[in-house]
Amino acid sequence: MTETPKPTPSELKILKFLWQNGPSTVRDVHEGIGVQVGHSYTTTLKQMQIMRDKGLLARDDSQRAHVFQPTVGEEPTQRAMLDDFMQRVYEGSASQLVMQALGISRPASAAELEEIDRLVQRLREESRGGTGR
Amino acid sequence: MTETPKPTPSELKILKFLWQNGPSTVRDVHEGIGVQVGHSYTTTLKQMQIMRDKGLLARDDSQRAHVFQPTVGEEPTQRAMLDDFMQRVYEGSASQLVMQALGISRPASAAELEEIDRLVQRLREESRGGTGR
DNA sequence: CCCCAAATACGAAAGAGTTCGTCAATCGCG
DNA sequence: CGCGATTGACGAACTCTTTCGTATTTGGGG
Repeated sequence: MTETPKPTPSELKILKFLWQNGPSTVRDVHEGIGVQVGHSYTTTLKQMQIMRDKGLLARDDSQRAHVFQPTVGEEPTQRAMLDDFMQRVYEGSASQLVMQALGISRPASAAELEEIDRLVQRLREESRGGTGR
Repeated sequence: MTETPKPTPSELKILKFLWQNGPSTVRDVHEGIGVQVGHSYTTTLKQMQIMRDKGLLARDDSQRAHVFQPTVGEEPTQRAMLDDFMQRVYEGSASQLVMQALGISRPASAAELEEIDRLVQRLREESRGGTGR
């Protein structure tokens, strides 16, 4: 009964839009992300119908233009995808993934590094004394 | 001209075997990873032929049983996959990915956390003074 | 030398994901 | 009321991935 949705790349784009903009019509989503990549309206529509079939989206059809929203939260979805990715690529080793992620590009600002630092310190505290949950 | 191979899941399994075991025959790979998932020999063979067509593997056919090896290193491949994943799921934010990875499961041992800590400290030093490479 | 087992080549089929065209329903404006 | 534009339903085509069956080649033991 594990609810672990693993959206495809284009499904993820739509989910991201809905997470950010709240319940939206197909038109909204299409204008938001479909137009600039040159998709036709029906492409976006079909995609969202499929996602509804899969249970990724819920639909309110009380209006002529149906309103869609995700049935899954952003964070659980990211976690599930990350978990799968970590398993496939890093044999499940979070630390190896983290090390490589921190070496990549230059996105981590001072504030972000500080935040990461706090988290690491907290985890080290826990690992020192605690049972590890 | 960016060489960024993005292997599929089953391609990655084969690459992992070859990275770990060095140049191998189809038989080797099949015994190593194909058998226990119930694949037939030709499945492994075909997969490796395709990977060679894609340029992921090189082949030495001086022996009757051809010997394959990866044309790509493990780390660059992981980096490329991680970069893509980070882009798709976290809008390119390494710190967000790291935060979530550290929150996942309980894989980070004290030693690993310490190693991460050292890296974070080093990055903070650099970010304090440097241009960020 | 001949045959069998091992190996490779090749085509095909099934499944998933993505994109689009056509058709039907419906709402609102003139 | 009727027509045009908007919307939704649906099927189909195309690509990519994965899996396998069959055919062909080849090397070594009897």
